[in-house]
Amino acid sequence: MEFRQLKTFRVVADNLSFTKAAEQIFMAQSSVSAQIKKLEDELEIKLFDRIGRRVLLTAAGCKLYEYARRMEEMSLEIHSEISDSRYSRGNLTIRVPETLAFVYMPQIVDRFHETCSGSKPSTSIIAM
Amino acid sequence: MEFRQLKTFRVVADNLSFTKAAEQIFMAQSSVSAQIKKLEDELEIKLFDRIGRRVLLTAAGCKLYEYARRMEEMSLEIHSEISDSRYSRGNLTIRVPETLAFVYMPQIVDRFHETCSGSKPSTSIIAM
DNA sequence: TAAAAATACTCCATAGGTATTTTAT
DNA sequence: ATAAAATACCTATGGAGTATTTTTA
Repeated sequence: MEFRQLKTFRVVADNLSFTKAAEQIFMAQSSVSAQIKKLEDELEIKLFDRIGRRVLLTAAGCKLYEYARRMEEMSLEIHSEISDSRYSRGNLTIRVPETLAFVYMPQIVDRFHETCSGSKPSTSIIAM
Repeated sequence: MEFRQLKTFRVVADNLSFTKAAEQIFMAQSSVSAQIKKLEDELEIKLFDRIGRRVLLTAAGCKLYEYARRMEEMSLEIHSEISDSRYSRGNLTIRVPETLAFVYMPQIVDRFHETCSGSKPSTSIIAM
């Protein structure tokens, strides 16, 4: 199961149409069919009922739809959070006497990194 | 960004080692490097500091780690929820006089499907 | 007969592997 | 000298497209 497939699935579900979904995400209709098929094969359950030319979500499909939405949201969240300026790199210049640096810097770097779970490293204050 | 990459990332983060991660998930070390590189390229930010032969999470990496965990959990949840017996298909046999079926069945099927947002379709009661 | 999904097939992008190089201990 | 990550290069899988068939409304 990959993001790509979940997105395709979500679009098909929104349109209740493989063809329209294909147009929206600029793919061939057959490729959309293939992706949905792969998902269904992996989850071992039908996601859509193809009744004649009508497409309807199955119960499993409905459930998956909720997850697909949440996943997409998280994906966006990641992209915006991560590229947030807080995490965008800058430069940190440290000047220390060479002998001290040799002995203490490795530990200092370690401590600095340890702080990274839960707080902004760029504002951490480290005391030895 | 794909699930596969996030998982690889998570394992590297858990081990703070590309080599160990590669062993754990049965991949070549170079492939692990490549996946991480792709992630870093896409997010346009370094996820690990490679200081000598030490690997440490950057601030961005720490943030992503949380998301990666949640994503994996959701992925598992999907697999178990979806393959849950409630959604596993069974057989439903309906016998109706042919004339009635022709006229009403399509609508009945529609109503049945409409119920799928929020409740168990298999226990829905549909009255016309 | 028209419109939509499935299928058969082809092709190419890329994920992953092997081998090697680089780098730091 | 060793251990780990990066890099170069190659191969093969599978994802996406085109064309066609099937189906039903």
